[in-house]
Amino acid sequence: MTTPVLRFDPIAEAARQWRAHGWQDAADGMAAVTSLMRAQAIMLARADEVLRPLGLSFARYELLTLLSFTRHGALPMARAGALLQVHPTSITSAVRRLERAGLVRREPHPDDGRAVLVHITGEGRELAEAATKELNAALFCRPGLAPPQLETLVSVLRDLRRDAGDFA
Amino acid sequence: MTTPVLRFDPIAEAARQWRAHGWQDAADGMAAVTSLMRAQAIMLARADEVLRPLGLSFARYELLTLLSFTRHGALPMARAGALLQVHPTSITSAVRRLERAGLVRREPHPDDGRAVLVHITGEGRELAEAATKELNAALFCRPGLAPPQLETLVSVLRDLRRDAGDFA
DNA sequence: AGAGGTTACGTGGACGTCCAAGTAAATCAG
DNA sequence: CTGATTTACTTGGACGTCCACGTAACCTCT
Repeated sequence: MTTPVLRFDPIAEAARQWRAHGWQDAADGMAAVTSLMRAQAIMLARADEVLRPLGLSFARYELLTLLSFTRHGALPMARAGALLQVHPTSITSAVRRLERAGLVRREPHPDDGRAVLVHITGEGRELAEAATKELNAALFCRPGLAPPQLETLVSVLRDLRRDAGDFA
Repeated sequence: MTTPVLRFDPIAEAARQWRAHGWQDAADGMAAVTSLMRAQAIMLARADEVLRPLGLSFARYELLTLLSFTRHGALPMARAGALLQVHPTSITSAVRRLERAGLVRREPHPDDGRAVLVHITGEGRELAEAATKELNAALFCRPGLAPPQLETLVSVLRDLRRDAGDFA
């Protein structure tokens, strides 16, 4: 099941093909986009591997942790979607699973009949804390890059996200 | 449907929370992993937007283009999975949809009764070429980063992929 | 106060990804 | 040569993501 190790960088090979076809001005962009896809898959797999024994996925972990950081441990679903930058239906899906596991509760919004407040439970708080501890130790403290490269990566991706309109 | 623009960087805010909780040594790694997730989502959405009118997704585009670069326009499914660094069942899924669209054909491997050769059709070649032209113009030639930053990104992610064991 | 537009959610569906399990063919060991 | 192991693929299922559509509540403007 595990993909065997290649003897060459497949993305560098793709960039070579791009240049050989006369697409020099697109080769670096193609390599950047493809590299982002693969790097994300690597990190997501590592995070999910850490979280699986806890019964969490990275997506649900993010939502749970976001809730734990709020003043009252609750957010309207639309607000959670905006902060996590995902489609509202992804929040619906995550909340349904978190609720089934007893980690969050849905409550009507006191001031807005349309909105639903997602409220983290005590059990949810405990699990979020444990999950963060494990993720910090296994992934975030050793992401496979030296500190200067790490800062460069975060900085470049911040520019990219800003340019894409994620934030002002 | 479109997520509203935030007035602040949600990932920088998350990093601030990390530091406030005493997880300084994990804050940058958290920011890097989360940034990768979001940057990939941005690029995937852009690519899929370009490809949707052509009836393709980025995953199927990648497979189709890979086939078009091979000597005989064909690859065993396992080889395609190794080169694209995805699970074999993802290839099965992509091939099924590409085959239904008449863009590839399955053929028995002449030397190995277990293997299936995926062969790109003439129609598949034409669509791959058209799709590359559009992706180059709309995305790969203007990925939203200046050239030096682009090269830096590709370089850092190459280190990350190598460290993760993607290639020797 | 009422009509029209906007916002917040839910449902159903498509897609890509992975895992688990099963089948068939190739390869290896004795 | 035979049995065990490995490899290649398929199927079924879970999950996260998005889109299209529908419903209900809020808001604005007249």
